[in-house]
Amino acid sequence: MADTPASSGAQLLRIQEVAAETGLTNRAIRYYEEMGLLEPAARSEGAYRLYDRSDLERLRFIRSLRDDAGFSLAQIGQLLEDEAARERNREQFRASQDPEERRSLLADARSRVDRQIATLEMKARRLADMIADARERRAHLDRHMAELEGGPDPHPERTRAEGSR
Amino acid sequence: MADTPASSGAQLLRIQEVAAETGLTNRAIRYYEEMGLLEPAARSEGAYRLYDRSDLERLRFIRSLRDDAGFSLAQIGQLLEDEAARERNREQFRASQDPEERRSLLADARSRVDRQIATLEMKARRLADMIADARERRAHLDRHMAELEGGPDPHPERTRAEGSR
DNA sequence: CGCAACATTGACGTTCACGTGAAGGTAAAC
DNA sequence: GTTTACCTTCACGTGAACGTCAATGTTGCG
Repeated sequence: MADTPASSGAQLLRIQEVAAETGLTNRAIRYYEEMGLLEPAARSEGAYRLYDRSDLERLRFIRSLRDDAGFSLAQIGQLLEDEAARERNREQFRASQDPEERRSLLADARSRVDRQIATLEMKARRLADMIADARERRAHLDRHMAELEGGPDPHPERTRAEGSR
Repeated sequence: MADTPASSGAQLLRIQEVAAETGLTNRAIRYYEEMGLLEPAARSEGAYRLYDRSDLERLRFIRSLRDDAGFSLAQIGQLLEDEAARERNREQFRASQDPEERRSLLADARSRVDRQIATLEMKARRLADMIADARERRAHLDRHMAELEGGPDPHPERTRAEGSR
C-alpha cells in the first residue's frame, strides 16, 4: 500500500479519491478543469491536484447536471460561474471587510442560484408534461382493453369500415 | 415551387415536412431509422419515405426523450419497442380477430408504457432533488445576507479564528 | 534510499449523434 | 418533356466528452 493522504488540516483530497467520491473518472475531472468548470483548491509541491469540500460539492453538482438534468458541459458552464470568476470572488470576499461589498457578492451568488433554479424548474415542467402524455397513452390503452372485455361498442367514432379496396 | 404532397387518403408526409413538423432535421430522422427507432409507414413508388400520424407522434416522443429527458438514442431504443416488433404487432393486431390475442397485445403495450412512466418518474424525482438542493443553497445565501444586514452574530459556529499562522 | 502506488502532461483514439457534400433518381408543374 | 425542387443512398467530416497509452515525476512507507 502507498499513500493515504491522511491528515491535513483542511482535508484536501487527491484526484482519485475525488473520483471515487463523486462517481466521476479521473479523466473526466481533468477534462472539466480543461473546460474551465473548476480548478482544484490547491496543488501539492509536485503539482498534484488537491481538492477541498467545496470542489467536491461543485463536482457532484456538475455530475447531476450532466446525468440527471442532461445538460451539456457548455450549458453547465453557463449555469455555474466560470472558474476565473469563482476564484476572484472567493478571494475578494475573504479580503473584503466592507459589508457593502460582501453583500453585493452574496447578491450576485444568489441571482446565479436563482437562474439555476429557474432552469431546472423549466426542465422539470417539460418532464412532467411528458409523464402526463405517457399517462394518457396508458389510459387510452386501458379504455381499449375495457372495450374488449365488456361489450365491443365503446365510443362510436367511425362505425363505417374503411374497407373500400 | 414544386411539390405539395397534397391530398392522399391517409395523409402521408414526406421527410422534410415531418422535419418541419417535429423540429428535427431530415438527417436526424434518417439516422433514427438507421438506429432502428422507426420506419416510415410507407415508401412511394420511387422510394420516397412517407410518414403517417403515428410516425409523427413517435418522432415527437423521441425528440422529447432526447431533449427534455436527456436520454441517449440507445436508451430511447430500450424504452420504445424496436421497429421490427412494432411492425409485427401492428400487423398482428389488425389481422387478429381473436379478442384474446388482441387483449394480450394491448397488455404488452400497456406494460411498455408503464415502464416508460416509471423511468420518466425516476428522472423527475432526481430533478426534484436537485431543485431542492438548489433552494437550500439559496436559503443559505439568504441567511448570510440577513446576517450582514442585522447584527453580525448569526450562528456561533467557531468563534475562534483559525489564524495561528 | 528505494520501491510501489499514486500523480503529471501530452497526444492520439473512440463513440455518439448527427452535418455536409456528391452523384444520381423522382414528382409534379408548366 | 423539361424544369425545379425534392428525394435517394453512400461516404466522409465534425464536435462533444471522454478513454487510453506513453513518458515522466512525486509521495510516503519500510
